Amino acid sequence: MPKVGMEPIRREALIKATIAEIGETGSLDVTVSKIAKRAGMSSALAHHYFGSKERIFLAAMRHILTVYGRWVRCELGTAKGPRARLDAIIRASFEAGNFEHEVIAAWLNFYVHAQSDAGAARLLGVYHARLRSNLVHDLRPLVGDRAGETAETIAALIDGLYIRHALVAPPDGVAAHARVTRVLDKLLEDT
Amino acid sequence: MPKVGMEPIRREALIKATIAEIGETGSLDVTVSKIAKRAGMSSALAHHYFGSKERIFLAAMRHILTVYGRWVRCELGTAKGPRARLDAIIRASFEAGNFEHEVIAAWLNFYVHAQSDAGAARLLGVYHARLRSNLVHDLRPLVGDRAGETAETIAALIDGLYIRHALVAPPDGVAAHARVTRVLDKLLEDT
Amino acid sequence: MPKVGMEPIRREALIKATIAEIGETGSLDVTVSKIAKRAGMSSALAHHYFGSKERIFLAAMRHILTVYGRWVRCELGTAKGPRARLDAIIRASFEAGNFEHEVIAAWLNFYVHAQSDAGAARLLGVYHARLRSNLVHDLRPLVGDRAGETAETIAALIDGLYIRHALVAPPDGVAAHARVTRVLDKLLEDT
Amino acid sequence: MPKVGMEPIRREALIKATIAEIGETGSLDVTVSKIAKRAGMSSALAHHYFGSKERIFLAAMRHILTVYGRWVRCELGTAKGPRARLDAIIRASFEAGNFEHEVIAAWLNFYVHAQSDAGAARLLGVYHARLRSNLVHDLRPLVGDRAGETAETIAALIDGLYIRHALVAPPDGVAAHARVTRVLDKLLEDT
DNA sequence: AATGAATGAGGATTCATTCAT
DNA sequence: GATGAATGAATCCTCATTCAT
Repeated sequence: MPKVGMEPIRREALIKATIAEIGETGSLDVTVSKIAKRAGMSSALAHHYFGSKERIFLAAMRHILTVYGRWVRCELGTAKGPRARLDAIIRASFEAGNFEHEVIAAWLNFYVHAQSDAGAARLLGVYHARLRSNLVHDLRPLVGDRAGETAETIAALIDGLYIRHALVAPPDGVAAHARVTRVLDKLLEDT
Repeated sequence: MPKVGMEPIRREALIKATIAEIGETGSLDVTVSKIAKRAGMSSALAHHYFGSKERIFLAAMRHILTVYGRWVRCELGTAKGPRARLDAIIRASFEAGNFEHEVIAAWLNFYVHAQSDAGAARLLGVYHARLRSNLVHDLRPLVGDRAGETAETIAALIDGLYIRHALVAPPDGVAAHARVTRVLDKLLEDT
Repeated sequence: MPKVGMEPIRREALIKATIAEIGETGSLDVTVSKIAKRAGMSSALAHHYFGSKERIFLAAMRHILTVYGRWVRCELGTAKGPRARLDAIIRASFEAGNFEHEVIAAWLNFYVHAQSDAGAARLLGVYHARLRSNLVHDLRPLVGDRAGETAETIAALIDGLYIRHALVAPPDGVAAHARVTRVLDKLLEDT
Repeated sequence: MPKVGMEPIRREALIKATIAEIGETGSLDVTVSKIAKRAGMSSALAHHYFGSKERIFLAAMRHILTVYGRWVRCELGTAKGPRARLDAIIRASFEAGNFEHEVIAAWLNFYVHAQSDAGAARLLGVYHARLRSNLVHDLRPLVGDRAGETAETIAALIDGLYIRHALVAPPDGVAAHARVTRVLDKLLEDT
């Protein structure tokens, strides 16, 4: 029973299914058929809406970034003052949802994809730039000129801890957050 | 004219070809045929020596870790005292060879692979444990009990910087090294 | 707002779009969707009007024959006497419109189609019979009993020249016409 | 039981199967799978040897031209003098094998293919040029300067009659040959 | 009248893997 | 030791066609 206005519903279902499927297999070796089946439709329809497997992946990545961005804004909403805001940004990065198996898988594959796919590379660049600019914005009042440099250090530390917790250590957002905070405090001391 | 004692030569050629091929395509979507052709032999022979594609990949990863380990030992060889040794470990991580396109690709794909392949996961665990234990060994004399905690921070920072330099920022081993050193110095101050 | 009396308009649009599309791709590998899009409607509507892809093709071929027939009648309209009428028939075959890229493509595909599609075969038979009977009608007064035989020769020459000019030589209706005329004159000499 | 030196055998089998398959369906809508099955192998092997469907088709066309060329040379072998040689060339064009259903189908599809495929167009050009040059060679002694023009007429007549006999009239190589001869004689009379 | 939604049935192509030689 | 031969099982993608609205 075909309905009207299905497009957004189908697209969303496909994006969710893509992330779930990547999470389950742990790789990008995911077939459009499986994604479509999980989303409750034929693979032909998936192609109809997205045009290609590539585009389905890109949409899924964009979705993950959107969710992440939403979390950052959410955490920032209640934070008062630069130090609290920095804390909020860090907290958003280690929010429990980020350690869902499927989200981890999507991020890692995102990294790999960025090597060969221009669209993915661009998206990843957007994420990096955004994190950096968020950090710089609140570091400036605290460390002045050293804001850029400090932001890069913190950003790298966040990424590194994320990967370690995601892949090897047990995921522990609180511990990760504490560790970044500690370094941040040290770096702020100087001034 | 089949030769005797070709096995190690063939295996090495295949491993090198695998890494080169992964580097070129930027993903694990690499065919055994292409690897074999690059290594100057038939794909059947590649299977003969390694048994399966999985195993070829694993061997390639092991090779990368071996090379990395060799570098660490090399840098450590001339270092005197804990602080100098820590420096050596850090320097080894950002050694120019690690930023070769193909090595980056291999590492990232290594991460992805670790999610679904037990062998790869184990190998990655070995790398992490070794880096940690190396760091701890030389941090203990400097920070005592806080050695473990500090090692994890430094290790994460190394990984995070590596990924950022590998993927987004221009690869700059010297800058990365300086950044880690700076944080390390801060963390050592306390004592 | 669906309109009434759209049927003939839609059908004509589809037929024109079909010919254009065949001309553009140079083959019968033309999708109903593309045809429909070119004709400004959905593929579902195309099916509604024609029932199947086959039938759309047949209609397009019929259209081409109709146009050709119209040209023949048009040229014949002003011709006086058998010799002039023969000339008119020949001229109609090499009329510029016949060398439009899309018409050439349609004709050739028509030939191919006739091998496997009964409807197309019948249509092609009609064309051949009509051309022959037109020629015979005006040859009879000139060559009597040899009219049939002569007609076949002229008809074949027309087809052969058409294909050659359409495919390999540059399309040159005037030259083709002259060549046929020349042969015709020779064949008429005898009497 | 795989053997060595299968390549030429497989290629030939595939070419024959392609022609047969085109003949059976009467169109180029022939699947590689069907061709391969008819040739007694998997479709994967067909791709292994030819690389693509396109290339299989081209090889089949080339084969048809080769066979045709062989016939021409064969007929020319016993012909003495220009007139007899012209006769031989004409006879080769209407040789019974050319009216095999599958050969007809291949030729017609060849024509269609030439519109969109550069390789096919080139091959067709070769055929046309060869026929023309063969004719010119033997017409020169008979009609001098008019050799080119006469050759084109005869060539077109051959093609036209071939198509008509192949598609509509019953295939009758003898009648076709007689008809061309007749026109040829007429055209030679002048001199 | 008109269409977006939906799909089943392929179709070309790729590839890891096996096997006889 | 080494390889060409061979394939089954996918995989992405396309398309004619149907249907509810």
